[in-house]
Amino acid sequence: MSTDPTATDLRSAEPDLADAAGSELPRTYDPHASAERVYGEWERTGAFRPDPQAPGPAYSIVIPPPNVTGSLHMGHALNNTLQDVLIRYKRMDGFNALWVPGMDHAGIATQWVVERQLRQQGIDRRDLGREDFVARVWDWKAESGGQIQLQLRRLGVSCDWSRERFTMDEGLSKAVREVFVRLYEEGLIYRAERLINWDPIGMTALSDLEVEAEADYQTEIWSFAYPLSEPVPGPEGEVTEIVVATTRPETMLGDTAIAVHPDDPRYQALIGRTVRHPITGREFPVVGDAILVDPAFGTGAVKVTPAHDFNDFEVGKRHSLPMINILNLDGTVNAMGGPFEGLSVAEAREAVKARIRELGLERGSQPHTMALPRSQRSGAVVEPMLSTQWFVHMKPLAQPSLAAVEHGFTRFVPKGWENTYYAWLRDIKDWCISRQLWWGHQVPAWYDDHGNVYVAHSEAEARDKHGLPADLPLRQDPDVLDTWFSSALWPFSTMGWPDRTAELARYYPTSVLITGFDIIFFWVARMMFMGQHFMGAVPFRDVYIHALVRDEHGQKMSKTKGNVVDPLHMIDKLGVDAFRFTLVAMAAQGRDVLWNEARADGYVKFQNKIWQAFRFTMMHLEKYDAAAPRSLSAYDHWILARLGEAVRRVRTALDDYRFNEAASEIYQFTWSELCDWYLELSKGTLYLADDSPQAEAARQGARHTLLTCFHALVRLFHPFMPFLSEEIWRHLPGTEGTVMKAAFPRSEDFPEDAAALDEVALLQDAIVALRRIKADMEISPRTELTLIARDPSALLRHAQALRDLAKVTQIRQGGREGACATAVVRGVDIYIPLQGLVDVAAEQARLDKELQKSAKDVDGLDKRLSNPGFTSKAPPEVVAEFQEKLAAARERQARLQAALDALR
RNA sequence: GGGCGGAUAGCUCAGCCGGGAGAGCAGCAGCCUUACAAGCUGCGGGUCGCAGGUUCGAACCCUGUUCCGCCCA
Repeated sequence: MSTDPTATDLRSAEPDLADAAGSELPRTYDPHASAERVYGEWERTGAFRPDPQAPGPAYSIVIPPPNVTGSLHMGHALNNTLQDVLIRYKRMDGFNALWVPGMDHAGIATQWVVERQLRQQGIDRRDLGREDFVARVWDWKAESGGQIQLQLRRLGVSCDWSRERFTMDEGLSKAVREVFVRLYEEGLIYRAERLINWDPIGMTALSDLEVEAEADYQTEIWSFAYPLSEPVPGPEGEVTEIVVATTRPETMLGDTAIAVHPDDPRYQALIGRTVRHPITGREFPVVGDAILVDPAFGTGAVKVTPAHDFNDFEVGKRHSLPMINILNLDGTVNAMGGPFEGLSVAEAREAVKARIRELGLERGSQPHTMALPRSQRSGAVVEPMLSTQWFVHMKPLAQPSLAAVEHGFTRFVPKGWENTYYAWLRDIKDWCISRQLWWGHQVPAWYDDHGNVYVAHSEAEARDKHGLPADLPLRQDPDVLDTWFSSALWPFSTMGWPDRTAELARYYPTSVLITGFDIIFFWVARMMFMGQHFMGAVPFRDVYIHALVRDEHGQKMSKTKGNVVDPLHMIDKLGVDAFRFTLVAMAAQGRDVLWNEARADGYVKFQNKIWQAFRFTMMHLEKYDAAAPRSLSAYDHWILARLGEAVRRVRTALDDYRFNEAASEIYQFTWSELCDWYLELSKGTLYLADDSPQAEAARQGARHTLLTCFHALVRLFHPFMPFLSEEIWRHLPGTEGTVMKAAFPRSEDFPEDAAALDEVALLQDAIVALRRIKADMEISPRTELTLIARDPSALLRHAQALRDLAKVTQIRQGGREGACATAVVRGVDIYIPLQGLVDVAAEQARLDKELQKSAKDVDGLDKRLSNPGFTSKAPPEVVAEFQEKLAAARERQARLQAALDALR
């Protein structure tokens, strides 16, 4: 890194970086200055870019490509922070780590954005023509698309920007054509007329997944009568009509049957008879259909519109009914609608109702609540429409993808999400992949004037393959492919497929996919079957599904609710390190993240806490000499052992994708152990005015420990707080380069030390007990205490600490002397003479309270142990554990009682 | 209609293989102590939604149930 000229320039421009170690540290950490400076340097020096040839096991992630029209929201922030935590962890831990960034081209959304812009200039895309329009889209992308890639940088993500991909890039487009051609040749892509979801505003077909139900849509069920062509005698006299009900009256223009249940006595006699359409005059049959009709619902008779309803379409197939399409592509009624031609669906609905009313055939209306299908993109009410489109034949592709998860080749975390994945794949329907848009991958199929279709990578190849003369006019299919079709290839198309690249060999399959549950169908499942089909291997070993980020009341963030939290605003406000740490700390498995700014404030304080502890450390490191003799105290051994334990827990948590536990461990260790205890304990050594070689060695020992702790700690939290850690790393003596490339700490580097843990635990208990006595008895914290114990040897070893942390100025061997406060610590009585401090009654009251707690303790344990079921059936080690606890509790109780008695 | 998840301190949430209920924030009381008042010290606070069951022992496992959220139809 130091050989990079850019880096050198940067250093000379920023003297703060160059001679940081010796210089005065700012009193507070400025996250913004650090982030801007450091990120640019990382990126310029290629710190994010792995070398496929370099050693180390591969670890790879592909980013869930955000939409080119998108901007960073909280979901992205969480998603990318988690990926960055993992990739930084693995990179530091010796893996050859690749994180591929990029975007998808978002066919409909992008086309819309550009069309809207053009319309503002009074331009219609059709006037422009396809080629010019697509050129305009590229212009738009170059100018204002992909804002999110800049925003992601502010989040500090360490993806390899040199490998950034876009689904419309030449390489990825080549992959799309290759996949299309091969699937077509294998019979897995076909073109057919089917009932599809049509977006009349976007004027395009949609896949099932792009249709969303608008819940609780208030409408009516409107009833009307179809007159029978001829009256039919029935059980209750002559039948002249059949009453049907619908929420879409206009569709009656395309009705081609009435369906009744074949076993329904009311209608049995009518099956096979015909009704006359009151508007068009067409006659069509009454059919018996047990699948469609529920005789208990409504009138028990159902109008059938095969060309405009998915259920009716099936009925039409079962009964060979004609399919009458009554709509134009823009959602207006076509010539089949007779007098209503040209009306919109809404207008036609009212016109049909009015006409039926005039004819005296209206039979009432009931309010009704339903789910209204809308286009995810345009918001248009989706119309089922008969249309010729391209489809992927899904069953054969889905099967291996189901098996792969069932057999554990790919693992969902949390496991429960595999059910969602299974449910979709088991009930899979063919995938409509053609879209009537201009922005996207144009279908690689060509037609001659006779309607013959030739699928190939290019027109030239199509002619070549099929021996077509050069002068035969060919026309390419005007449609483009679903954006998700190209996204489905992402894990291998981004690595250069169909070419056999070094990247594919090295990094495919990827290690983990991190994404939200909302695109398990759209994306995860589709990547699975494409990966398996074309690479012969699943695209990722693990799929970590994280939660949705909601507001603090659990509401989904939405612009209309006005509860959107802008991550960039949060980064400005909190600093990126604290922001990221908050997201990670809240990312518990299987739970939504409820954004809570109060909690975020807590992590801003944590950021500051680390900085202050670091300043303390640096202050003392000025006199650190690595070559000087040093001796380590019990405190040093203790904190190093605790550090090893923290490292072990952070690693385990990250390996299991328990991000919040990793964050919590770092927080607890840093604040509650390092800052609250070790730093305070070390002061006794560091500030001691004693020139003896022993005291100096002890000071060097403490300085060494401080350095060791920070050296490890800063690497430990780097994946979570990259900028703060880098800032510290660059000031810390004995470090070089970037913390990004330093080794992630290993717990083996920090030996366990049971004796030190015990020793310090006793001291901590004593200090806490003494502080509590003071607080409870309203003795000023400044008041100096004398401490008496029968065997004070252990406490005498910590005289300095007791002085510093509990204002104990004298420690004596002896027994209770007059009125004493008593603390029972680990079976040891500690007496504090009270003369001149407080009245005896206060200590009596205090002891009484302690005694009550202790008695309750003993009772609970005694009850458990006197249960013969427990002692005979519980594991012996559990019984022994409780016996020890009971013995300790009894001793404590006795000693407290004795102390109380002594005051009386 | 089918499926999934949640309900734990005033608030937001952890809680692993069943073994004496935790954190942060908020609250109360006391401290400007030589890294940090963005701090330090101490304290209070819970019928783990409800009802059953299994077990020596249940926040955790099973059954039922209520409320909330989501997905699919």
